Amino acid sequence: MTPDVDLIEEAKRNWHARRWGAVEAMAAATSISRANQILLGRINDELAPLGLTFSRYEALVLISFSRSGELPMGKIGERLQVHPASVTNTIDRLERDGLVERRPHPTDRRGTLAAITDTGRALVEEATEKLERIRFGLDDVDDGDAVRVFDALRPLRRSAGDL
Amino acid sequence: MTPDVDLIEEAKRNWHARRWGAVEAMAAATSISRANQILLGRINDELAPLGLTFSRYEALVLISFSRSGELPMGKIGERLQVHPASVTNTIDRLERDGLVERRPHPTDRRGTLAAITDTGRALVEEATEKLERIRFGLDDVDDGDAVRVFDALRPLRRSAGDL
DNA sequence: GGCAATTACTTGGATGTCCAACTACTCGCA
DNA sequence: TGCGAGTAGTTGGACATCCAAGTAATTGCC
Repeated sequence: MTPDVDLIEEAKRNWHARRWGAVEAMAAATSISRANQILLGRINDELAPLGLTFSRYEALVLISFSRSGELPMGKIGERLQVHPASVTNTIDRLERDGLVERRPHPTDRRGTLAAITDTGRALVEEATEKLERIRFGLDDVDDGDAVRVFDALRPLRRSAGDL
Repeated sequence: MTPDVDLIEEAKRNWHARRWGAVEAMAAATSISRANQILLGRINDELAPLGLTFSRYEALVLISFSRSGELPMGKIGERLQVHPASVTNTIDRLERDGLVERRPHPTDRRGTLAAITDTGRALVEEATEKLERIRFGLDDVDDGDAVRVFDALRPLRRSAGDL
């Protein structure tokens, strides 16, 4: 199951052999992609018994953070940095499972609010406890290393205008 | 377009307000997810004009690295660390575009080889040049920072058995 | 030698993401 | 005041990923 060698180190070797450039960037990008894959897998495995996925969990948390427990669809997409169509999809599923409810926007008839239900609130709490227990997939990574990851990724996020 | 505040810093504040735990892990995980989103977006934008996606590019590169220019489907999934069904899907599309060709495995009649075509080889070269130019999405990130990212993610990859 | 267990790949279904196009509604300005 | 531009969401299509189940062929072990 676990490969004998580090696949990224191997990729670097092949890269050099071809005399291709930007090796460090390639390795970092591959590393990020792999890290994401690892975390997403662990998180979704943890949430699956609750009938949740990470995307849906994120949306639910976001809505639960709002004062009134409801947010316009557009705001959700903005904060989660996903396409409006993805928000529609996510809210569809949350609504199907009774975790949120669509309501007409009180002043803008184009708008729609997604409001978290009591079931939704309870589930967010439960899901959050589970994710805290596995440290969001960083089980075996201590806080020091987590902070190093966060800091190391700052330049990239800055280049994308995130800060 | 660009948010006024760092969304992850904001998430940390909300997290604290709720007295939820594993904040550093949450921030690191969110950071990785966002980094992946940024890179994937940039890379796919760059590859789109060539009719390629990053997944397909990765598969194509992998096959091009092999001695004979062909690899069993299973090996591809193993190296790219994706599900066999994903390999079938990826190779389907590469084959549709004439970049690879399926061939029966010479000794194992269950097996299938994906062989890169001349068109495929030419396209890999072109795609690689484009990705080198944008440093795999790490345009504004220098090699030092790239190495820091790579190193910072090592503990996580190690915990997943990658090294 | 032959049957059970395993392996290789494909297929169908569920999720998630994006883009492009469409509907409905709001806004701004002549 | 009324039309054109811009905004909010949804829908349909393309991709990618996984799981579960099914087919076919190989292996292992009695």
